[in-house]
Amino acid sequence: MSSTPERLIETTRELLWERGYVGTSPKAIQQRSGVGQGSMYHHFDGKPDLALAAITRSAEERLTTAEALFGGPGTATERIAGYLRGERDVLKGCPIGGLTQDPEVMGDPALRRPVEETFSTLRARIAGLLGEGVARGEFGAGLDPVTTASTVVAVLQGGYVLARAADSVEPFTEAVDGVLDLLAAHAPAAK
Amino acid sequence: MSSTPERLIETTRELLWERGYVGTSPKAIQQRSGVGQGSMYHHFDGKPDLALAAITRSAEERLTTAEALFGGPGTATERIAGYLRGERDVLKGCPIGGLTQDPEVMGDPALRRPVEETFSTLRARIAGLLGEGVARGEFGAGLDPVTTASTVVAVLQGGYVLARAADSVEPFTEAVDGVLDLLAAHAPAAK
DNA sequence: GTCTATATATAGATAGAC
DNA sequence: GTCTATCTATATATAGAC
Repeated sequence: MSSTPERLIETTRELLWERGYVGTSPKAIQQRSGVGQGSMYHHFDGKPDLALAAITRSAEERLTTAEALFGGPGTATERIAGYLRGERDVLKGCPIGGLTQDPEVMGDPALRRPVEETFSTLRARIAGLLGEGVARGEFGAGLDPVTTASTVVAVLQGGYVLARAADSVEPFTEAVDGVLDLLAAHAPAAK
Repeated sequence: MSSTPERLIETTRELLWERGYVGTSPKAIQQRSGVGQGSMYHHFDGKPDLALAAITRSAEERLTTAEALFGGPGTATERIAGYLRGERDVLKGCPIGGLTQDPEVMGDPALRRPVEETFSTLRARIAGLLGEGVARGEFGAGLDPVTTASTVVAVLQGGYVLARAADSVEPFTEAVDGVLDLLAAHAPAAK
C-alpha cells in the first residue's frame, strides 16, 4: 500500500516522462493516480511543487543506477559499455534529458537544478573512469577524459533522440556501437 | 513585405523552436505574428496544419544547410568537423531534434515524417562521407561508416541536451571535440 | 481576406464543508 | 485528509458580418 503523496509522485514521474512538464496537467495526474483534487492540493502546493518532487526522485534514481555500474567490477571500457548498453525504454527517451526541452522546467531554477546536477555528475564520473583507463594503459595517452566523457553522455542522449525520430531502437544501438568501437580503436594495443 | 501565410509560418517556426508543439498556442502565434484570428484560420485549417508547414520548412532548411557543407571541399573529417562545429544557437537546441520530445508531434504521422526523414537522410549522408574516407585511407579499415554516422549525429543532438542542461555551450563543445578526437585517432597514420 | 462574437473544454487553482 | 463547488484564464476553434 503506497501513501497518497507517494502515488502522486510516482504518477507525476510517469506523466513527465511521457508528456513533459507543459503537457502534464494536474487533472491528468489526479485521474491516473486516483487521487482527488483537494487531496492533491493538500499534499502539494501545486504543479511545480509536485514536479520538483518527481524530478528530484528521477534524477536520484538515474544517478544511483549509473553509480551501481560505475562502481562495479571491470575495465573502464567495460563499465562504460555496460552503462550505454544497459538502457531500457529507449523509445521513451531519457526521463531527465527530455526535460531540457521544456522551457518551463529550464526557466525555473528549482526544477532545473536536479537536471543540471544529473549531467554534471555523470560527466565528471565518466571522466574519472576514463582517466583511470588512460592511467592503466587501457587507452592511448592522447585520450582526453573530460571531452570524451561529454561525448559518451551526448551519444546516449542523442541516441534517444534518433531512436524516437525513427520510432526504432536501431539508430540508438548504432550510435552506441559506433562510439564504443571508436574507444576500442583508441587502445594502445590497437596502435 | 512578407505575405500573411508567410508571417504565420515563420512565427510558428520560432515558437515551435522555443516552446515546442504542446507549448505553442494559436493565440501566441497570432500575437507574435500580428495576424488576426480569422485571418489565421482562413489560411490554415488549424494548429496541426500550420505546424506541418513550419516543421516541413525547418526540416528542409536543416538539410539544405548540411548539404552545402557535405557537398563542399575537404576531407571527410574536415566536412564532418565543419558540420559539428558550425552549429549556432546551441542553447536553443535543435529545431527538429527537440520535436522528438513532443508526444503530439510523434503521435501524428504527418508531423512526424519530416522529423524522421531529416535524421535518416543525415545519417545516410554522413555514412557515405565516412565510407569515402575509409576508401581513401583517411580512416582505418575497421571503421564502420553506418554506426559511426549515427554516433556523429547523436553527439550533435546529445550535445544540445547537455548544453541546455548546463545552460552553457561548454559540454556541447566538449562532446564535439571528443568525438572528433576519437575519429582523428582512428586514422591509419596514427596507428 | 480580415474582423468580432461566441462556444466548449481544459488548465490550474482556491474555498469551505465534511 | 478528502470532497465538491466555484473561479479566472487560456486552448482551440466556428460563425457570420464587413
